[in-house]
Amino acid sequence: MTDASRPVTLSDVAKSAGVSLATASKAMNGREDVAESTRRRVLDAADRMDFTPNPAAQSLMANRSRTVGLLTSDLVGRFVMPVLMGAEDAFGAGRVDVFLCDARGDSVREQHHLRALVSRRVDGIIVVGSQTDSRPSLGQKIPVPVVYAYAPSDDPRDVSFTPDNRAAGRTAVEHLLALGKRRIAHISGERSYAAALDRAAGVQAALADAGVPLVGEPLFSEWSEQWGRDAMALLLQRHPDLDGVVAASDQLARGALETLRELGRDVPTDVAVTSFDNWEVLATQARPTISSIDFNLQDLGRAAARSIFDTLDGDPPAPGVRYFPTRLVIRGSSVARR
Amino acid sequence: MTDASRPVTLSDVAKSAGVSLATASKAMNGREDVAESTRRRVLDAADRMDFTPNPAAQSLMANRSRTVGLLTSDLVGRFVMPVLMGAEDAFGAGRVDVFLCDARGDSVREQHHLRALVSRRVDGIIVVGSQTDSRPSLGQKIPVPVVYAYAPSDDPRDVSFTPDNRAAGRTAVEHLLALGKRRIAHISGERSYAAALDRAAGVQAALADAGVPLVGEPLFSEWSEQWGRDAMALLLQRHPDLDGVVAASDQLARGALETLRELGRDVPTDVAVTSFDNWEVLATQARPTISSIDFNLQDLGRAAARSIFDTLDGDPPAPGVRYFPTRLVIRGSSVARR
DNA sequence: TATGGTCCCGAAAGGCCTTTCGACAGCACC
DNA sequence: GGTGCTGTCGAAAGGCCTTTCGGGACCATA
Repeated sequence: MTDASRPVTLSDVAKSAGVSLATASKAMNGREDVAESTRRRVLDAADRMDFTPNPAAQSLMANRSRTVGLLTSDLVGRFVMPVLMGAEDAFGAGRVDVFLCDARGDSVREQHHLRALVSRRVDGIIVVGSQTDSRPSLGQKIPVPVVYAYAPSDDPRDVSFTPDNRAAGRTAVEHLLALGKRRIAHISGERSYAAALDRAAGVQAALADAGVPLVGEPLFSEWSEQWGRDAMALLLQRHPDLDGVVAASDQLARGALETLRELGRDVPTDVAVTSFDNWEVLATQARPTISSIDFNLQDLGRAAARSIFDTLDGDPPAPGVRYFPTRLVIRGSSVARR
Repeated sequence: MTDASRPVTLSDVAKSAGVSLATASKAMNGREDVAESTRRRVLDAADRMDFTPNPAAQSLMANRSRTVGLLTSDLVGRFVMPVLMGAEDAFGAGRVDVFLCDARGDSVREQHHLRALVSRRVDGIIVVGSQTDSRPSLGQKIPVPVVYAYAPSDDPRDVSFTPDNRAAGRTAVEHLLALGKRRIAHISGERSYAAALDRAAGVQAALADAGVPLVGEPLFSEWSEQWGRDAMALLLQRHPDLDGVVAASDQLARGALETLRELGRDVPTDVAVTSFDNWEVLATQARPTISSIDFNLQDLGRAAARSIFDTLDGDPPAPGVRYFPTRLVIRGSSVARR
């Protein structure tokens, strides 16, 4: 780490190694026409002096900033952090750095950040929504590749990565069926959310395939624990014989579990429960712990980042929405604790 | 927004406005010696062509990148997101952008990111820990200002901002006392955490000041809902007459509330509860909702960012740990619901 | 008309790196 | 000893912006 002095420049290194600026550059960048002994001398000098090339100068040359913008409206970081980690992985930490901008759900602020990122000459932009509903496209006139993660763009010309909520719904049901449950109900959140509808569709499709009817109708209302509690109470009253519940979020599941507990139903023996999100602070602290479907957001972030790279390398992915596989994490609510 | 063509350079603008490169630059930057009519012409042209200066070239000149690094180990984003927002506010969104790097609790990765940020020539670095324990300093040899947020540095020569856990503990108790509670107990997490000790110290100090004894000893164990449940059960068994509980985190409070409910104690009438973190997904979904102490992390982030600016402007803050005021958010657990 | 002063403008340098291209040394071969 | 090749190196330009500084136009004054 350099101490507070002037930052070391390549010409300092060259001088110290007794070669010309050009040779030093070639030595540093592994170009061919430099003798091995010379290269060693230069690299040693660079190392000794803690030289790192000034990225501003490099950008100026290469017309690439090795920088990516992450534009989000996810205030709590629930979705954006895993995506960020995936992106870091894809780029190889340190080779590309990520500007994180939080639009706070305000489209004016979003435009503002967008302009700033473009001015910055980022090499690409990943837009991370806070729900899986499709969101307005940023348009086609942005001079760098843009990819949408979690919330897909509403313009089919854009590239989007989003969790496969339908398949996730199937998975949840199939898991319950495999446990021998046949009286399965579905508690969901706001009907206006794509996530709610897609998960419900997956649930119903899987049940239909198995020839097992859904118990009652899917119950939509809001994404809260309170609704989870109330919905569960309602279900038990109408269908005392149910033995499985798919809750559309961990919050709903927590509420449902509370009601089940209060009404004396054992989970998972009497009623098994699965849900979505795998939000650890909720799923692993409940009684029992909650089986939940994880959206592999880190993988999703990695894929999004990679697609930006591919586009830059002239190999753009086909436009459209890519539905990303999910993964069931089994916990106490759907398997007997030992 | 420029379409995919070559990015517009200042000389393009100058040509279009019929002035020299230098004049265009001066017009853009509000320098004095350019006629008002000329300036207007240049600005119009720049606007029309969607010109934004290439930051690489600017950095090269100014030796400032208008870029800050946020180095964190907070995987879930619970703390880093508010700090990021505060920093964006302090810098004025768009004028300075933030590189977010996640070290994932790995000190090797942290060093790696640190080197990358320094190579990037960021103007400053904000280090965000995931707990309020002091953390190893990054050292004094970093060529840009460094400030520690949430987790203070263990080196008193560094500048740190951390929540005032002690004062927060006092606040929690004083609130309960103001409600008329006199039999107050304290449930905490891992004793090895500074947050646990500081909050407990504040709790005890406030009680001592009021001449009210703490009920039992503070109960330390782990930061989980399960411990919250167990600790509450233990307390009620030993001290059936208690009427107030300070839980050291929202997770603990949730557990405590569950036990209280199961044992038929009304909250807040029989027993009032307060806690720390104000993690909305926990605090606002519990039965009843939880009064909790918010750490004003956004303000804290703003202060941290500003201190970097001040340092750059030659006005560095005094080194040491700054304890940041907190704020009680009152909810159902400590006030009768209407 | 010459002189001095004001305004504005533009040529050029500087910041740091990469790349091209030409130069030069050394060697082998005829 | 000349010719041509290979292998190594360095001068210089280019990328984009800002700043310095000198010069030109214009006006007013003597």
